[in-house]
Amino acid sequence: MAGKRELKREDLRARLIEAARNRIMADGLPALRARDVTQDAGCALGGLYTVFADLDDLVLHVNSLTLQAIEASLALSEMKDSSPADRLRNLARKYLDFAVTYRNLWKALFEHRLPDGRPVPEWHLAEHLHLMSLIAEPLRELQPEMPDEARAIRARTLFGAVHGVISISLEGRFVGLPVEELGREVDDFVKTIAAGYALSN
Amino acid sequence: MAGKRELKREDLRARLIEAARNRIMADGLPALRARDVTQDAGCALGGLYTVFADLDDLVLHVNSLTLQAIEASLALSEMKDSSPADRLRNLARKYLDFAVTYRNLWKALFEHRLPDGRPVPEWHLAEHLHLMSLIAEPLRELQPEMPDEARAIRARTLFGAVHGVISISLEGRFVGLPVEELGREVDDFVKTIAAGYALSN
DNA sequence: TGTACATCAGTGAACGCGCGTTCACTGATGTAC
DNA sequence: TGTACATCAGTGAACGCGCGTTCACTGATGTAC
Repeated sequence: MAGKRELKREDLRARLIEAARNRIMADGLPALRARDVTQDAGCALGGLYTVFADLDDLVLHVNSLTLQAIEASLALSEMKDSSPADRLRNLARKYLDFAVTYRNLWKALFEHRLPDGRPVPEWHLAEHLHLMSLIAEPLRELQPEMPDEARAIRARTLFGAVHGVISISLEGRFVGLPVEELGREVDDFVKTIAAGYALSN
Repeated sequence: MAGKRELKREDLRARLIEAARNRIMADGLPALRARDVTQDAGCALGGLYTVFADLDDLVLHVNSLTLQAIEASLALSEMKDSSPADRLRNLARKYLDFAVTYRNLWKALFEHRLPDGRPVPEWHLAEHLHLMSLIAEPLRELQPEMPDEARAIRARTLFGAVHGVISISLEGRFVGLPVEELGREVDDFVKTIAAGYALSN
């Protein structure tokens, strides 16, 4: 009773997502193969297509988990009692920690491209936006006058900047910094920005 | 006399680079095909492999041209007489303009990955570093006390930040800003940072 | 509870194709005299 | 300047293979009585 079929289906989905996640973690998104994933998940190659539209769909679900994990990391560090500038620094630091620790999952978030005409599904865009809202919150205290829309833009700018600083170091295209130093650099950077924002209002 | 062979060879190289550049400009790096490029360049498929090691090698040379074009853009806008903060803002603005105008060439710079064990060649890394040095220069005036090495890191941080702000908007993964607004956002951003840097010394 | 039939999740061999790279060939350039 | 031979840039058909996706099949789950 109670849909044994549905339970198995759920289970298969979960196993596939988990397997894909592990593969991406270990070898990076570009090395992800349907055959490897299904083998790891203990199902046949075709099984993947009974629970996901295609491989991209599966990747989307891994990325969704990754976003949730990042949000969980950032939310944990909320520190309600600190100053907004400190909280922003903390968010950046946690984001850096996540990127360093789960580098391939983090990279997959930005490497993944859907084939040409296919837009990123609404539900996944919403997850990105939610991440932004975590940043907007300390900004509100820093610049209470600012209209919500402008703050949303500013949050995205700040996220883009911190993300850019981190990824240019972790990419390896440029000479990499030791994580320690990178941490200090990001910290200084956010401190400077936050101070500037606080002044400008 | 004077190496007709060598001249033809040079010509073929140039035609291939130009053809690849145009293809990338039109359709983006991921859509680049050896067949298309050689056809556009007016040579046989195998011809590519007589002047380049492989397709990646060709892409590297297109990217090299792109870096040079960016540097030319930035150098043009030098405005020796302005304040360092204004010059930094100007560099960022010019970088944004380039990214918007030659979006696919600009994206190719960061999308291109060499196969696993293959490092980016020295000469190409040097071009990246040179770009950084253009940013380091106004920073020197802003923080004359800072040791060169720290300034190099700071230049990279600043570049990463500006690049990140721009690419998060142009990526389309997040809701895009109109260029006008993005310009203002970048401008504010660099202004804030520059002011902060100037204070902190 | 048990039996007979229907459904459909899951299988995995086969398909298909895109596409980078190779290689035996040939015709243009270079060299020797 | 001209002829004979050597070289090698350039040709393009063929190779090879990686890999996502399909589909005819089968065995487990669900339904009816």
